Amino acid sequence: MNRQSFSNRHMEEKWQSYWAKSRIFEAEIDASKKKFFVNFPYPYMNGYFHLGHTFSLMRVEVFARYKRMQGYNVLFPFAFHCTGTPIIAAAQRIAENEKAQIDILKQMGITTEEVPNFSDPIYWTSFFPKEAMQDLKNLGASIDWRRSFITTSLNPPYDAFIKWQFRKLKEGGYVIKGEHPVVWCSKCSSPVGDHGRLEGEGTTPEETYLIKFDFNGKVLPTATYRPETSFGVTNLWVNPEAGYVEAGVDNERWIISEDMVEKLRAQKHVVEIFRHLKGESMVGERCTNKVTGGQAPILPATFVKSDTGTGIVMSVPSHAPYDYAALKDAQENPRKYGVTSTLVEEIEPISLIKVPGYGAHPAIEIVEKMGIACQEDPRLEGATKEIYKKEFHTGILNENTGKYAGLKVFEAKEKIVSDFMGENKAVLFYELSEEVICRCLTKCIVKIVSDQWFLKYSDEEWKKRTHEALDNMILYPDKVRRQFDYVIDWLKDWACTREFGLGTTLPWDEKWVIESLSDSTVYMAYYAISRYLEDERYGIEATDSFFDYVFMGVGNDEKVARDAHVSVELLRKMRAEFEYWYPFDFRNSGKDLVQNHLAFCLFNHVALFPKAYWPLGIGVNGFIQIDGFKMSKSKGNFYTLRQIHDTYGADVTRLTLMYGGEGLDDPNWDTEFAKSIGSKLEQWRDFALENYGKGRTDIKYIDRWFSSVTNRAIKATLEMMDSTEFRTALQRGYFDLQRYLRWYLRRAGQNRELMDWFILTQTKILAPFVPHICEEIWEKLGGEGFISLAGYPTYDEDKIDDEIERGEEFAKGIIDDVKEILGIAKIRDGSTAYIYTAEDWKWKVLEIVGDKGIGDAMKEVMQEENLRKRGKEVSEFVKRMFSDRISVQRMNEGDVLRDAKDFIEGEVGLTVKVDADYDPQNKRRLSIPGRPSIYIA
RNA sequence: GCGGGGGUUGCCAAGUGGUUAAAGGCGCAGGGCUUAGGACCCUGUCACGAAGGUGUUCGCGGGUUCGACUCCCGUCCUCCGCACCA
Repeated sequence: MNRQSFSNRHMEEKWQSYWAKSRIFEAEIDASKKKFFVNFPYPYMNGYFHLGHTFSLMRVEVFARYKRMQGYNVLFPFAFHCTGTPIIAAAQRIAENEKAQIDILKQMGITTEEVPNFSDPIYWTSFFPKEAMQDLKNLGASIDWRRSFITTSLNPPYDAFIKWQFRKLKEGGYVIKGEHPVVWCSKCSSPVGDHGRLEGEGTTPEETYLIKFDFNGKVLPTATYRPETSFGVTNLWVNPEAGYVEAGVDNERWIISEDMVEKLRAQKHVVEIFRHLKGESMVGERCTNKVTGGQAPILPATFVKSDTGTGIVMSVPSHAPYDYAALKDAQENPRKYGVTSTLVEEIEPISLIKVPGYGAHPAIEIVEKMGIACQEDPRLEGATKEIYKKEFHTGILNENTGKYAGLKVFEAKEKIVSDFMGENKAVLFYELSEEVICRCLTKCIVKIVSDQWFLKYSDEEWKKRTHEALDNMILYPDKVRRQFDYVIDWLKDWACTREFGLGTTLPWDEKWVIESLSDSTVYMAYYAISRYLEDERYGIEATDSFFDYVFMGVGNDEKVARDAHVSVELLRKMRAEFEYWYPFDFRNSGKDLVQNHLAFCLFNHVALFPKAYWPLGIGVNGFIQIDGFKMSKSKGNFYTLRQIHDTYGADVTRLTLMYGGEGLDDPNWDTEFAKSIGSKLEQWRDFALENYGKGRTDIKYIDRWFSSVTNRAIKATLEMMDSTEFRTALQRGYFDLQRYLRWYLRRAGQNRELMDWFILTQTKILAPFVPHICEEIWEKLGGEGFISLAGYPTYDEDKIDDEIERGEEFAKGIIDDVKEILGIAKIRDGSTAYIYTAEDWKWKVLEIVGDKGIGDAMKEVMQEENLRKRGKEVSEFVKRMFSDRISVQRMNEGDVLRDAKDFIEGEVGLTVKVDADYDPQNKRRLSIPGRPSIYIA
């Protein structure tokens, strides 16, 4: 039922094909016009274009159409992102016949027969771009499709461009080599981000320390987040059931859990296994705490997990609830835990941190207080967190910590760590605080990726210049500026290469693939020339010197042209195109991209281009909601552009989105609005066609009013369009205008010239939002060419007339008042409304009072001879002025009412008499400026 | 926890010291037009009402002010981000 009618669809397709045929969105250099270059972050091609994309895109689209109508030469290109792992991983899952992945495709409308095609990642990169392009064409987007492309090595010219970009970055010192810890799946041999996880979202590698205990010349390493507590170790824990190994680690001999071997190797340790042993074989032995020199027995504990840390845990019962609970278990029931009672009896908790609100042994206190009975109690987790937090933030180290005594824990930690590491008592080790499971079901570990390449976003000088770029930009809305500034400061080095995935290989180290957020930072420049590079007929060989010439203006054009197999003319033309279009004027995305893509975009422009080519404007918006709820696949309210378009058609989809919201708030797709707005547009079309060229020629009062409010609305609309506040623009330029029109018609206004102007104005204002139906109107009205290229409305300040608008408001208020009186007083048989406007002297008082205080005002008023005569009446009026805060601008109320008399009479169904002498209830007395008194009889 | 947005009358939302019971849209109700209407037009939509009035509202609690949705303090809730990922 809500499905758009066939004729509408037909109409929209008609205009889309006219636009395509006339190539009006294919932007070419035109020196006579100012350019305006808008763009949109290319979407990732693992699915259809969805409604969230569409909202962000529509902001670009509406802005593009608006600027085009204002006479700018607008470039709006579009491309498709294929870099990274999701496509390749999904294709692999299809190849493996994974049901979940097949279902995802089927839900998108892919048929069973087509599914096998998707086992090839390359198929994705041709299928989805094609689909997205069609969807956007169906939406009526004013895109120059000649410039489209896909990313990755599948597209050699783009591949060459990215290689060029990275060589430039390297030359500039922006790419550095280093290492860093990542969450790693050894089966996939790749880092596993949140998207690729079944479990453990948000978990990142955390720094822990392996504290080394001496065990007869061998090392027993224990992992801890709290190296400072090694001063309070009473014993070690091992899991008697677990498997351990004795192994050569770097140049020492360690005993560690079997699981630890792989983890150590992943963190750049050399590990050679000598023998395997059970945990129980160590139980009862003693080792030496290298920090304190004290002895620590090795005790068994079931809470020790062999796949966490080293499988050996140092016990600090005074400050670690787990340790105390386990110690208590062992002491109370030594046989059960396989230890001799003499071994455990002698163990005394050692306090080393003073914490406000606790005694010497916080862990003991909390365990007892919570009534935790044994080491298997799940509440130990919470108790541990609580104690850790308290001790870290408020704890002070005891005298038994030697030179660290008296320091706060958080102050001492760094010192302790560096001292211990320097004295070979501890080693840094990354661990995951929670289990992370890769989508392939493998448990992830931390790997230190070495040989890794980074974009050096930590560079202070680079940050400074990026701030400078930001300072010179227009942000839509400006509110995001703080967030941008924050992000620029916060960004650290970004690992810009991957071992796996689609993309461009790092030119000087081909085993690496450039990571997907790093190959998408300055490609907007590539749009300037993509149509030549992407077209094989030109046969251009995209060398570095070619890009240097086009983007940097360096090199000898004849030599460059020869090397690139291109004519000098075309080469110069490409350079000219870049110089003409760049920098871009507006790029828009969702607010989630501020902290990565958009910030990277700024950084990289700053690194590669002179100031003149730094971005001019960036827009950011919230996330689409569907009838007030977040759009998500799991909620079942996830919509692709295609689904929405099929239901509502292009114009309704566009208008509903743009009326859904603006600024940083989440815009809302209002289904009820979408259902109702189509017929309103058709109504406008019918009205326009029916009324254009009709009407009287004389100018009446109400015509001047109509002209005034319309000009005022145009002015407001222009401001809103300029700041991309499209929702408010529609409010002013469409809904307000329609209200004015209704009132005008009700007031029997129908001046031909004015009405024609209004019809064109309204249609043009709507055109960026609903271009199809506006083209239709434009054509039928005999407009020249396309409305898409027609001039945007302008306003005439001289036509804006405050007084006339106030007068109309005044008259309208009178109608409302009369109606209200009729209703409340239940007057059925009234025939005449007597309206008494305020007498002159009241206006005079108003004038004299101005903005004076009540005392001065009274004094001054009474100095007037005429007023003093009225004494009491005047003083009462003055008092009332203050109590009711009366302030009205002068207006000839009588004239206004007399002019609108017929209308008012029609509206209220009474004869109207203005300022008649007849005043049986002495109502005139009550009139005040702006508020005539009324008597109905 | 840190940084940044928000919390307004059924819903979406405008409003940053007084002309605000608070724009507009949607929804809802009544009336008109009409064979009919989910199309269109008008009216109403916090409560009450005695001639155009009065009362109570803008997450919650305080404060400043003649006066606060609007300024200050506190508090609760919510959205986005906190990375190696699109």
